Amino acid sequence: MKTLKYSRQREELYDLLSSVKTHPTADWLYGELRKKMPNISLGTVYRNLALLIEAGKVQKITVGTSTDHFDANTSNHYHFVCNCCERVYDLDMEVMENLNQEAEEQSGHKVTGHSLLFYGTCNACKEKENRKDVLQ
Amino acid sequence: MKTLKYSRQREELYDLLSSVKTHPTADWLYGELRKKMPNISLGTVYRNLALLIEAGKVQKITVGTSTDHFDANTSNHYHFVCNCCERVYDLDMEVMENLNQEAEEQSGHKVTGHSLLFYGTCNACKEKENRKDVLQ
DNA sequence: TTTAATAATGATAATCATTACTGATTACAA
DNA sequence: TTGTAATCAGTAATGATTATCATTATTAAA
Repeated sequence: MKTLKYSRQREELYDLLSSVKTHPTADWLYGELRKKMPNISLGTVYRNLALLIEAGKVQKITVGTSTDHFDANTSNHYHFVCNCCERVYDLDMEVMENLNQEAEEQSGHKVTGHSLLFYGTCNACKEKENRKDVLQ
Repeated sequence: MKTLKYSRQREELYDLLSSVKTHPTADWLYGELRKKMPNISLGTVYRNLALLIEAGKVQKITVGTSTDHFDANTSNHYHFVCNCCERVYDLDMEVMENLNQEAEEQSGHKVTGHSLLFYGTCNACKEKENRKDVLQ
């Protein structure tokens, strides 16, 4: 059984991820952390994200793009991903717990959870589009 | 405007993907196609999958594992992925079209669709577990 | 305090899925 | 036929993530 030791890098990483409302990629976190700790390496970011996920303090969000996103909010909630800028947003919709049971009854598989992801164009990108139209 | 020309490789790929109930990876499709066409290359599989997706005849399914899965059933439906073997199954549940509007009203973003993915342990893996217990 | 055990680090190499490139081949409209 | 553009196989490149390794830092016990 491996016990965690304190590390400044992990603490700063978790503080940063907890402080943002967005759902950053490992690379974005790396860039931010380097401002305070110029020697931190990308491997350390990935390694500590994995440890925090294992500890149940962080969740990984996969949205179909090439890079994963991370979230310090581990409570079950739904996301929206913008097809245009690939940013991930939280949605304030109630979680449908009953769906798991419904899926289990229908399929016979043991269902432990679900993830619901909406996609489309975010407000920021919609406005950018409108500005482009005007300039046309 | 680029027009598609006939290709045996693309036809066989689509026939194969249409014929299976599973949701194979590019590499699995490659392995199967090589039985008939030993010289086909993995790049050709990926290139034609992309063309078929663009043509709306195939959809890509991302389930949080390292590799993408593909599905010739492009109608909107939900999936189950096994945490154990990573296989992807179709679910026969009715699609909740109303969710898009609900998410749009709540967030203000333009919502064009959603994907709902259940996870847990599939029947095949549950049985394998049971067999292990017996042998213990 | 020292010390000993071991977790964590930065740097870098390796991996793995996917994409891009290239020169040869093929489909197909004129 | 023939011109041309799509497609191919083979291979190199890419990009995200993971593994390795020698060194450093944390922690609990002496």
